Amino acid sequence: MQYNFNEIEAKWQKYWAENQTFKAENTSSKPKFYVLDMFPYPSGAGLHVGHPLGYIASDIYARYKRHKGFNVMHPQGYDSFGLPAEQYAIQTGQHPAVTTAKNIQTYRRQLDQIGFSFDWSREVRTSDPSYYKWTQWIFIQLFNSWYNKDSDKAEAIDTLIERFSTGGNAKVNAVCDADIFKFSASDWKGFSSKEQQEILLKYRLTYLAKTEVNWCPALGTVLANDEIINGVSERGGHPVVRKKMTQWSMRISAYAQRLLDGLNKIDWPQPLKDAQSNWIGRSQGASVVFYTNDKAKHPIEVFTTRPDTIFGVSFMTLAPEHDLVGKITTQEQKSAVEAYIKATAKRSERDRMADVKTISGVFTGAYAVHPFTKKPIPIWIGDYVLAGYGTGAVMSVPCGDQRDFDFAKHFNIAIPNIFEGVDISEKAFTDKEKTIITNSDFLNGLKYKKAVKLAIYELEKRGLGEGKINYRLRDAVFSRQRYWGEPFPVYYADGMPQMIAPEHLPIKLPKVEKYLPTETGEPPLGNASVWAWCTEKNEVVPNSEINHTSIFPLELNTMPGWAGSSQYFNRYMDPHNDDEIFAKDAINYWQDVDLYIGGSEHATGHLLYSRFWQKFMFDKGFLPKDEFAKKLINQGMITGTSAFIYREEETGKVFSRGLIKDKKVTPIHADVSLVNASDELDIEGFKKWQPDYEDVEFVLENGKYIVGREVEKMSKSKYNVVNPDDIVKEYGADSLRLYEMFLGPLEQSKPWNTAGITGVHGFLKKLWKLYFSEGKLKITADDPSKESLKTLHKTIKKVEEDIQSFSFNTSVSTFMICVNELTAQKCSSRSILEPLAILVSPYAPHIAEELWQKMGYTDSISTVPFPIFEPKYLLESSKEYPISFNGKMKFTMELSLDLSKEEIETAVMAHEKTQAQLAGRTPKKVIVVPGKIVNIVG
RNA sequence: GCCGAAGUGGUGGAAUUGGUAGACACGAUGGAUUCAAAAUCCAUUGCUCACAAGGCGUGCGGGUUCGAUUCCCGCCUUCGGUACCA
Repeated sequence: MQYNFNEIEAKWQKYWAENQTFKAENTSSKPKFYVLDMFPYPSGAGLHVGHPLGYIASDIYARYKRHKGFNVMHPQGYDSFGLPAEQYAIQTGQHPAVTTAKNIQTYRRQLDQIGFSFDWSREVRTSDPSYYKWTQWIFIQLFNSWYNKDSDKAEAIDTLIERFSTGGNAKVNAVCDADIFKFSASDWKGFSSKEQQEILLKYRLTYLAKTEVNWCPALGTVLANDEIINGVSERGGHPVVRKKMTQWSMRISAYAQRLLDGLNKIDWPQPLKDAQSNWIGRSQGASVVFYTNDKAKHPIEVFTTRPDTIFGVSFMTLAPEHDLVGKITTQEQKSAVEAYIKATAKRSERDRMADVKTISGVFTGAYAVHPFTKKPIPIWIGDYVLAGYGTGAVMSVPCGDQRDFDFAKHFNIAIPNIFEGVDISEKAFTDKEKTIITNSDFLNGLKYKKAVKLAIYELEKRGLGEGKINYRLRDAVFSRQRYWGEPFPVYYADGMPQMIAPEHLPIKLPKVEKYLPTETGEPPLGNASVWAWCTEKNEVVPNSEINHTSIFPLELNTMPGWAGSSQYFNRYMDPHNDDEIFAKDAINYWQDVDLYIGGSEHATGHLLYSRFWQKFMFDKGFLPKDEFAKKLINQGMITGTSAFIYREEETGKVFSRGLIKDKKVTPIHADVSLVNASDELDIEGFKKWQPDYEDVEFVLENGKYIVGREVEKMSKSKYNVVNPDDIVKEYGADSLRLYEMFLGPLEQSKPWNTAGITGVHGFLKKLWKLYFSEGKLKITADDPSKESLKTLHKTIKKVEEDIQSFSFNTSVSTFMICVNELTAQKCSSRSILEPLAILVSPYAPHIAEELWQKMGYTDSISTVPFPIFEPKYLLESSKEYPISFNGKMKFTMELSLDLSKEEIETAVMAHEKTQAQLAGRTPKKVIVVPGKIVNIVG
C-alpha cells in the first residue's frame, strides 16, 4: 500500500465535512477553548502560500486542544467589504457582491484542501446583510451613549438628557467636544429640539464633526497619508487638498486610559503592546494659557510636559494652520507668514514629520505675555508643530528641549538658562532626574518633581492653567465615500441625523448605476434613486418621495473597513441569531478568545478598534469581558524568493549566474516555477513563457543555466508567487502544512523556497513506511524496545513543549528525528506507533486519520487523548561529558551520573587524553559541573 | 530622528536557565540500484590545511566569566512601524 496522499486527503476532508467533526457546540461538559484567526479579505487573486501560515499554526493548536479534552471553537469567515471589489466594479460594472461571492468560493476551495479544522457552520461574511445588521445595531448603540468620567464608563444618552433637564451640564463630567458651553436646566428646557440635538451630538460616542481630511477632487474621495505621494494622489497623480468635511467620528479617546490599562492584563506580544501604548500616547503635564499682549488678548493654550521649565520660555511656536495665525500676524510680517503657510501646505504631514534636519519658521510679529514674569514672548510659526496634536501650539523652552534649542539657535532667539550648574552652550539639557531649577522665581532650587507640582499649583491659583493628562489618540473618523461598505442606519431631518429603530434593520445597500462618486461630488450612494427613509412605512423608498415631513434622505457615506471586523469574534459565538447580536448563553459560555493569531500590521487599526468596541459593549452589559483576546500571536510574513536571469546590455546574450562577473548585466525576473531545486532554469519553458527570448542565446555554465536568487515581497509582478494549489497537488496538504511550519519560527518573517518541501514530504513517506511494508500493515502487538520507548517519550515531551511555546518548526524536526530513530530500531510495535499517530495528527491530520483507521479504529482520531509523557523512560545512568580545556571542548568521556564532583575530577585527570592535552603542565583549576561539563583551566 | 525585530555554513534554520556551535532539512559531491531516468538507499559536507595535528569561526570592536550565539558597553547593517507628540 502506497502513501497515496491525494486520495487520502480527499477522503478525510469529505469525512470531516460529512460528519461535522469540528462543529463546536455552545454547551459541553468539556472546558471551552476558542481559537481565532484574523479572517481574510477575499481578494480576486486567491490565496498564495503566505496566507495559510497563521491558519496552519492555529489549526495545530486547535487540534492539539481537542486531543487535550477541550471543546474547541475554531471558526472562519470573510472580511468581505473593501476597496478592491469596488475598484473592480468601477472598471467592469460587475456588482461587488457578485465578484465577492466568486472570490469567497475560490478561497473556500483553497482553504478546504489544506485540511483546516474550521467549524464552517459558524461562517460570517461582513458584507452579508444578516451580519451587517448588527454592525449597524452597534453604531446605534454608540450613538445612544455618552461617556461618564465619574463612573468611568459609557452610559445611555437618556441619563444625560435627564441630568440636563434637572441640573444643566455644570455637574456633568463627560468626555465631549471641546467647544461645549455651560447651560442650566431651564436653558435646556428652553432650547429648541434642534438645539438640543446639536448639544447631545457633542456628547455621543459616535458623532458628526468637521474633520480635516486629504480631499482628492478628481477621485471624489478622501485619501490616507500614505496614498499621497509628493502632494498628489498615488492613483492617477491628481492634486490633493486639505479640506474640512463633516464626517462621523467615534469617540475612542474616551477610552484612552482604559485601552492603555487593559494592555497589562492581556498576553499579547510586547512589540504590539508598545505600538498601541505609543499610539495612545499618554503624557502628563499641564495646560497653560498665554495671552497675546495686544488689545484683543487672544488666549493661546499650550500643553507642556515640563511646566517646571516655564521660566525658560523665550518664544512660542504655533502650527502654521493654527486659527490665531491670521489674527495676530503683524502687517510687516504678513507676506513672510503667508509665503511660509503656502509652502507648508504643499508638504504632506508625513514629510513634515520625517524631516528633522531642516529648521524652518517665521516670526508673526506678535507677542504673548509670560504668565509669571509678564515679559513679552515672541510668537513664531513653525512646521514642526502639528495642528492636529494637542492645541497646535507650544511654549518653547530652548534650554530644556533640543528641538526648541535648534530653532532658537537657527533664528538667534535668546536661550535663557534655568538649570543650576549646567552648561547649555552646545545643546539642551533634558535629564529630568538631574534637574535643579534656577533663575525661576518661586521654583528656584527645586528638583524636577517638586518644581512641576509647584508650577501647576501656582498656575491653577492664578487661573492660568492646570495639571493635565494629554493623549495623542484621536477620535476615529468613521465615514467613507465608498459604495462597498455598511450603510449607516441614519436619515436626516432638518439637517440633524436620526437613527432608524433597530427593529427595522438591516438597511441594505441600495442599487446604483455607477460605483463612482456623483458629478456633484457626493459619495457613490448619491447615485441611488431609491434611498430615502419613510418614517411611516419604516422602509427605504424612492428619493422622489422625499417631503421632509415623513420621508427623509438617507446618509450617503458608508462605514470604514474596520467596522465589520470589530465584533466579528463575538458574533461567531452565535452567528445565526436574528433577534440579538448574540445570545447571553452563548457569550457567557465562550466568554472571550483564548488564542488569536494574525499579522502585526493590524496593531493600531483593527486590534485597537476591536478593544474599544469590546469595552463599550462591556460597559453596556452585553459582554462579560472587557478584553476580547487573552493571548495573541503575530505570525511573520512569508516573502518570495525571486529568480533572475542576467542579460548583457551590449550583446543581449543571457549569462548564467556564475559568468556575470565584470559584465554589465540587467537582472530580469524569471517565473520561479521554471526553476528547480538546484537553481537551474528550464530554458525551453522560459522561452515558451517569454517568446521575446526565442532567439536569444543563453550562455551556460557546466551545461546548465543557473539563476540568481533574491528575497522580495511575494507579488505577481515579481513572478515569485507560489500557489498552494500546486503544492497540494504535487506533495499533498500534509506536506504543505508541515513545510510551512518547518520554514522557521512562526513570528519571524522568512522566505519561501519550494525546493525544501521534498524534505518534509520524504518524512511523511518514511512515517508511512513505519506502518506499512509491501502494501500490508506491519503493526505488531510486541512489547516495544527500551530505545523505542525512549524515542517516543522524548518526542512527546518535546512536541508538547513546542506546541505550548508555538515553536512549531522545532517539533517538525523532532518528528523527523523520531521517525529516523524508529526506522533504525525497526520498530513496529503498536504501543509506540499508535501514540505516534496521535502526536502527528495536529500537524498532518490526513495521514494520521488514515493510519488510525488502518490500525482498526472506526472513529476520527481528532479527539483521542494526547499521549502522556512519562519521565521514567528517559532516565539515564551515565552521561557523555564534554571535557574542555580553557573553555574549548577537546573530547568526550562517558561517566556515571552517580559520581561526585571529586570522583569525576579524578576520573578525568586519569584519562590519557587529559594528560596528552596538559603535556606535563599542572592545571590551575578544574571546573566540574555534574551532569553538564568539565573544564580544565591552565 | 524615534520605536520594535533581527544579523549563525552555499540555503532555511537549531542550540528553552551562560556549559559539546551548526540539530533537522535543502543543496552539493561521491557511491549503490537501474538499459536509462524517477524513486530509494549509503557516505561526505562550517572555513583553513595534501593528510594528521592544529588554527579560525555565531555582523564589527571592547568587556564580564573557568566558559559567551546567549550577559554588559560602544558601533555597523537589514527589515518592519512611525508620531519632530512638546
